[in-house]
Amino acid sequence: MTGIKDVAREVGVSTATVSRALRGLPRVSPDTRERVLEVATRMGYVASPHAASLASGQTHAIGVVVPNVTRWFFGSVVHGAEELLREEGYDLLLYTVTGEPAARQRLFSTYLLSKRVDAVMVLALRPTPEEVASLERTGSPTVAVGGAVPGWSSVRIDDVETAATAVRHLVGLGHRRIAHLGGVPDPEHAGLDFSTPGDRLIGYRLAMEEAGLQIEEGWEVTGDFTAHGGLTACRRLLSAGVRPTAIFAGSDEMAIGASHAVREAGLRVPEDISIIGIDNHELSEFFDLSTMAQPAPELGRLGARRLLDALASDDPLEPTETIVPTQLIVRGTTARVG
Amino acid sequence: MTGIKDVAREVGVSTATVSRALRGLPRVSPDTRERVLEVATRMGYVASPHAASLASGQTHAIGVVVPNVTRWFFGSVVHGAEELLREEGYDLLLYTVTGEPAARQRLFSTYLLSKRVDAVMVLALRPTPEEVASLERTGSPTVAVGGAVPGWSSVRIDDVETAATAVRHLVGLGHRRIAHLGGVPDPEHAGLDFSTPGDRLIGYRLAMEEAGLQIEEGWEVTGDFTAHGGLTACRRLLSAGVRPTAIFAGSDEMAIGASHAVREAGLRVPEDISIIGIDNHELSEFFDLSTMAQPAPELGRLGARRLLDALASDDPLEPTETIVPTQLIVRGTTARVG
DNA sequence: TTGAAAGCGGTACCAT
DNA sequence: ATGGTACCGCTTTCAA
Repeated sequence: MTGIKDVAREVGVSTATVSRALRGLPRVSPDTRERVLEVATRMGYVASPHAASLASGQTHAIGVVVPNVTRWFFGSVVHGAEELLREEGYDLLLYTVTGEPAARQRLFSTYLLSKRVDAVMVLALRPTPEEVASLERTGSPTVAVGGAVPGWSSVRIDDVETAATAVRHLVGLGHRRIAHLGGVPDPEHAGLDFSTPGDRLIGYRLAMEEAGLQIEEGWEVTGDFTAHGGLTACRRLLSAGVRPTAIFAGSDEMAIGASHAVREAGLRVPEDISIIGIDNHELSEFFDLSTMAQPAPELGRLGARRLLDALASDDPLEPTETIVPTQLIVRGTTARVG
Repeated sequence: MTGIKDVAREVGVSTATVSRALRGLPRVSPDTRERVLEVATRMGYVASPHAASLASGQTHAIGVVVPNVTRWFFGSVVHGAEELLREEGYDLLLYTVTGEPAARQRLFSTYLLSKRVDAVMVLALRPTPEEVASLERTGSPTVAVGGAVPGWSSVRIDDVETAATAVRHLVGLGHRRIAHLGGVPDPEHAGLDFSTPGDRLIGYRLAMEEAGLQIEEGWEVTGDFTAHGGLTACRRLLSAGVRPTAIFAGSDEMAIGASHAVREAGLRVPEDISIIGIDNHELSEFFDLSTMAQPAPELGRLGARRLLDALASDDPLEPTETIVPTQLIVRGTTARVG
């Protein structure tokens, strides 16, 4: 590898000048800069990011903490974030973290806090107060995408309102027996999701109450936001109590699983049961699924932008909440009640 | 941040000893090691990865180059790789690269070649000979996952055989007019995919010939391996020439798009047209899609394992080909020809 | 505008 | 088994 010394020697200047020239800093004569650039390019010189980090204290890397990139929302957010970060010359370090306490502990204490990254983006994971505190101590900017963390900046949709809008759509179609598949609080998953499931549940209850509708026993079922979770949750829903005529699922993946369960039970969608989700998953249109669309890649970009802004600023920015609008997309899984 | 000096001072030994003790190297008395560990833990000391990289020449990071994490296969591979890498204490740097030459150029020259990562995993991207050569010069181990790169180790399925098996399944159901949606060579995407689309096409032709079947004009249609690509490709397929009774799609996402196009044309799946894909995408079972299953996360793990093995070895390993078996999964989109 | 040199925080060699 | 100490490659004062 050619190092900065090689370039300096070749041009006949000091390493300090090469460094300044290459990074576009002032106090370099146009002529010198040009020569340095030319030689550096010719020699294929690329600064060692590690050496630069060590000396400058900046890593030019962002850590993204995500439960699972295979879920549509997370993958899409990561995609959007990566796009912007790459444009800006930042690396994206991906940290998958499940609920497992040991792995999680290691992530926060060992990885995020060891000057490995300049800033941290967290998806669907509620850091504990201690984790928040220790991150704060390092001074790394943080942002939560797709949910909220007290005291942090966040980029997300209005989950309560989005959920309520979905339910109102069903109400508008004449449905009065509406169930919800989502993230009803579950001790097992404590800490592994943040505000999102709870807020969507609140939106559901809000819209139901507002319409004067009763939520029957067993109508709030926990899925895990996956298609399989939606499938089993919906089976439970159908096998007990008062059967709903419509289902509002907290994610499209759950909605897709649910529609499978409905058909499996010998019922039709939407004639017997209407279904609506949230996301506008890339495959939803092929399921003809009605949904509340959210622009996941855009959320990722906005989150990344926020972090870069914070890094560019001298003093810590106030936490901001960026709420991105959603849109009702009516397709074939919701219909006027039979 | 507490540094190694702080720990050394506190324990009353040299930084060299602290370094050895913490990394489990020999030549440290059990007693000393224990004291160092205790103090380091108490002080919350974590070695700076950048300083360590600079001194040791090892980054403990792997670069993963992928076209798009939102596609099921890529996301799943990344997930599997990340899991293994994390267990082994390696970071995963995600590089999304489209076909855009400038971005691509920058990726290879600036990022992968600047001692930023110890090894490189590439998905669905055929590096040019120059890129291969320059990577080789850095001595970084490389692996291709989900396809092949001449001279590299690879972890993948047998694409030709898998495609042929899918087609044979259709033939076994009595189909004689079988079309293919896939990656027929397209100058526009030159370089953005590697062996996979071509091999699946070969497998299709192989099985057709073996069964003595004719491939009609217009039966080999280019999709881009996405659902939308499959949709438009299938529309083209249905609107011209001899209509097939079965379609073999090179990915489940294309198959899903295709089935939409079929229904849109007023035809039924599988009564009028049978459809089979490759992947066993997480949502395929909900589409009741017949497919050839491939274990994407496992491919990611194996690829990562391969890289770690190469890093652990003293001399460059010979390129290896790890072929993982696939499995025919018959669901509801394939049926005996009408 | 430019250069010299002191770090940044570890690792690894060579003594002891 | 342990310590001293040159690096690793770049950034950043401070002087010139």
